[in-house]
Amino acid sequence: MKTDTASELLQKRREKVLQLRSNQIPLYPNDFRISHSIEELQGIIADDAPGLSEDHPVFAVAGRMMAINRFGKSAFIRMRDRTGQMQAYIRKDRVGDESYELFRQLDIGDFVGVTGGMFQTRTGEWTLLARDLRLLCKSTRALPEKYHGLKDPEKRYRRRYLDLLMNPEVRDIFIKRSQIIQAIRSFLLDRDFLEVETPMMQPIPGGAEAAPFVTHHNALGMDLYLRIAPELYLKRLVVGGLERVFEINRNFRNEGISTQHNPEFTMLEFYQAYATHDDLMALTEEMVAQAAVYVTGSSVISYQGEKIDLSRPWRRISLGDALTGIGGVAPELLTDKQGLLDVAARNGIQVTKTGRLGKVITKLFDVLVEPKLIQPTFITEYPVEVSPLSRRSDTIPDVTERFELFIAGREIANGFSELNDPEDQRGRFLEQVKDREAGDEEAHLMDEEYIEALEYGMPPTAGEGVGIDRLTMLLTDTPSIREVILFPHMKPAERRKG
RNA sequence: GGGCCGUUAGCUCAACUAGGCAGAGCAACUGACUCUUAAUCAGUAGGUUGAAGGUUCGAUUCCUUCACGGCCCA
Repeated sequence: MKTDTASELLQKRREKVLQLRSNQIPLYPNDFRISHSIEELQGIIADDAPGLSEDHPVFAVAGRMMAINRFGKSAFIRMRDRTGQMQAYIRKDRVGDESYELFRQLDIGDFVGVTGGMFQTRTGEWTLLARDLRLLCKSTRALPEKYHGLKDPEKRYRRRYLDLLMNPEVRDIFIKRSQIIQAIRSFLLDRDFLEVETPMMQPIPGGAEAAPFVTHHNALGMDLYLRIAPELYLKRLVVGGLERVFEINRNFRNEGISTQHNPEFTMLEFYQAYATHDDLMALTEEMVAQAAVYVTGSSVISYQGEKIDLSRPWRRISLGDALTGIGGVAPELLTDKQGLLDVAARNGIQVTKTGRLGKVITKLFDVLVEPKLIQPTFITEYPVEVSPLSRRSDTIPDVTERFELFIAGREIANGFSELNDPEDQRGRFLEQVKDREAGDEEAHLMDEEYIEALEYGMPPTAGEGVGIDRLTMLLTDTPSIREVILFPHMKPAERRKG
């Protein structure tokens, strides 16, 4: 519990603020203009060191003070901006008594603007020699410790700004996350895909099997659902002639939180007319490998101690073969629901009440096979009853032209040739509605307007969703989804005094 | 939902199988110091040990409940 005495540190800083204010020192000015970022200045040093002196040219640099080494009448400060770090040397005889007196009252964490020339210290480090120093923003709380930083995961997530400030590797992860998205975006734009945005609030949540979050529109007097997937809207766009579309945006699923699940997460979904699921597998191989090379420099990556080779081609196995070959299920059981239920029971796997054969198969797969798929693997031939939006296989009518991609024991992507036969789609929805009535709360809802769109005609199309958070985990070698989401979901902290 | 672990100064951690005045480093404050870079030296201050209850002469320590978090499982 923070008491008045415990916040002595805070109190000291508040006193400083009062002191500075009473001396007419602006605490939050915005009129300082920088001449260079730290990185730019370091570039100048690298290119033209002989042209630099204590007096010429004069640079103006701004940043947060991350360290101060004081020596009575002089001090070294370490400044940081978004581009890097450098040190400046503040001498009383250079900046004058008044500025030095101000500087004496500053703290680690304050933002300063330093103007001056460059010199080299005894050890050869190029240092900004302050001719003038200004306070740009007063920090009234102490930063975490300089050496050990901020480690407590709860504090890191709740105060991510401190995490980013103190832990450079965290900053790197989020820079890489941005680069991964950028790589994917340019990959798709290069292939003539159009980036679009579709509703996050939907009257009928569709496109995935998941429980939605409910919200309410006051003026319309109706409930709406945060989307669990954009799929049905993106396919309406394909009907509308936008033959190649993609969206990178948030989905919301009302389920548990774990190292693999956050209630809101980011998905890439894309649709390509006149393509099949085979085409998308090839595209995915290329897209993921390219993103990997872009952020890690190689298509062979290391994930939690495992070496993973993302170079093409990737292994492709049917769901049935995976279950028998990798999962160790006897082949004759694949069509024997009771036999599979027995296997499930033996492995302590709970199967949903409705328990259609396909559900049992995929559930067994999740437990017996998925964790073993370390190298990139496409699993194909998913049963129709667990793939209500996928096109049936022409050769095997019980399965669909669908694949899921697994890397490092996790599902990364899910794609299929789209079901564009409105009659078949209606039938599939009706089956889902039956499942829902039988107690499966994640089963799809009937969406008449979507079927109507299909009735106008959707060209043969293939579509895919890629989990951006999981892909980022893979490419940044992080074990928890919380490490790749800036503000992962947390229960509200007990608010303490102070 | 279940199991295990954690929560002590602003931050990082001690205080042990034994229940006995709650400590250190960094940060802060005072002083010295014009080439430091985890600066150094001397000194000072900082705590309702996550919350509530219980056992006990005495609880950071043992017990119960709760909150939050982490890992694993469902």
